[in-house]
Amino acid sequence: MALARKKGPSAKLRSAAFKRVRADHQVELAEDYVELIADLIDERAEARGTDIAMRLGVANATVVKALKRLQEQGLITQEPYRAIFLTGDGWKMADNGRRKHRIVEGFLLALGVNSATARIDAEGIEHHVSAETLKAMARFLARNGG
Amino acid sequence: MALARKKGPSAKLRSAAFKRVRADHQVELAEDYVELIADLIDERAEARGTDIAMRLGVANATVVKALKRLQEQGLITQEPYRAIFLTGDGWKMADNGRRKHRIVEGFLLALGVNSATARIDAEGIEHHVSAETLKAMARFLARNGG
DNA sequence: ATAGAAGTTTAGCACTAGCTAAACATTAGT
DNA sequence: ACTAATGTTTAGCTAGTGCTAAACTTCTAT
Repeated sequence: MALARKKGPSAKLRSAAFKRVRADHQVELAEDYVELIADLIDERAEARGTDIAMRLGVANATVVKALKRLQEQGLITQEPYRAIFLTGDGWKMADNGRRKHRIVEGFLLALGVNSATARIDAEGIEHHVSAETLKAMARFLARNGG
Repeated sequence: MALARKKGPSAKLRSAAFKRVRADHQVELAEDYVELIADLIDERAEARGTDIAMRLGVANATVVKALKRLQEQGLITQEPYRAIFLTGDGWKMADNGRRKHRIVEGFLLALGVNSATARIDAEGIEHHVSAETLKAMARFLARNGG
């Protein structure tokens, strides 16, 4: 190449955004699982593998593997052939996730998006909104009838 | 279990949302790459591996592997040791991605989020907004000074 | 009390996305 | 024209997330 090509002053800033997205993806699955487990416990006092598999739309074996990792991360407790429960950390993550989900979905509804779409999009978006954006959404929601 | 536990009427709808998110993730990487390649071509007439690696914040070898897949998908063309270019489909995807990115980022700014956060969050969110949500964001943007 | 249904786990496969280190090709500068 | 720097590719590793099929437990109903 002829001339020293400049990298652009913001090369690092740009890559930071992508890194953040990759990091988010790692937490995403854990958040989805604990939120779902929390919902199931609230609905029926316990969460079982097949229910999780069904709601997530994945195979049973996939759930087992994921739960093993969640246990290693200290988010859930489980014993063989028994229901799954959340640890303190698990509840913290679940509640935080559900709060985010509620705000994002409500926000999309307030924006005028129809409810089926709002639910689907919220599921994808919730893991990528920073605290600041969430606050902005909540503010908007408070003003525009949430 | 004692009584037939009901699955809940919306089990399928719920799992559909998660399936959608997983599907989005598969396209996400492709979109990020072609968008970035398009930006590089616009800026400096050609896109090279190291530039992509730097901006994405990943290793060179990772880029090589990803580009191979993109080529198989018919999104880019490349020859060994040469720069990378987009196919017609590649441009289509890149332009669509950049358009989404612009709307989402602009929307977050209009919402009152600061610019650094808006950029980072937009990067994560852009792949998860449906056409309908995007339209709603564009509408909001048009009204609230975009 | 026991057979069959339902649920759970294990084993083994495939693919994606990341990494480092080493080999190879191209380009620039003397 | 050659050497050194730069850029690119290959090889081989790790870990995550998905699958199916088979084995094993637990629960329910006769």
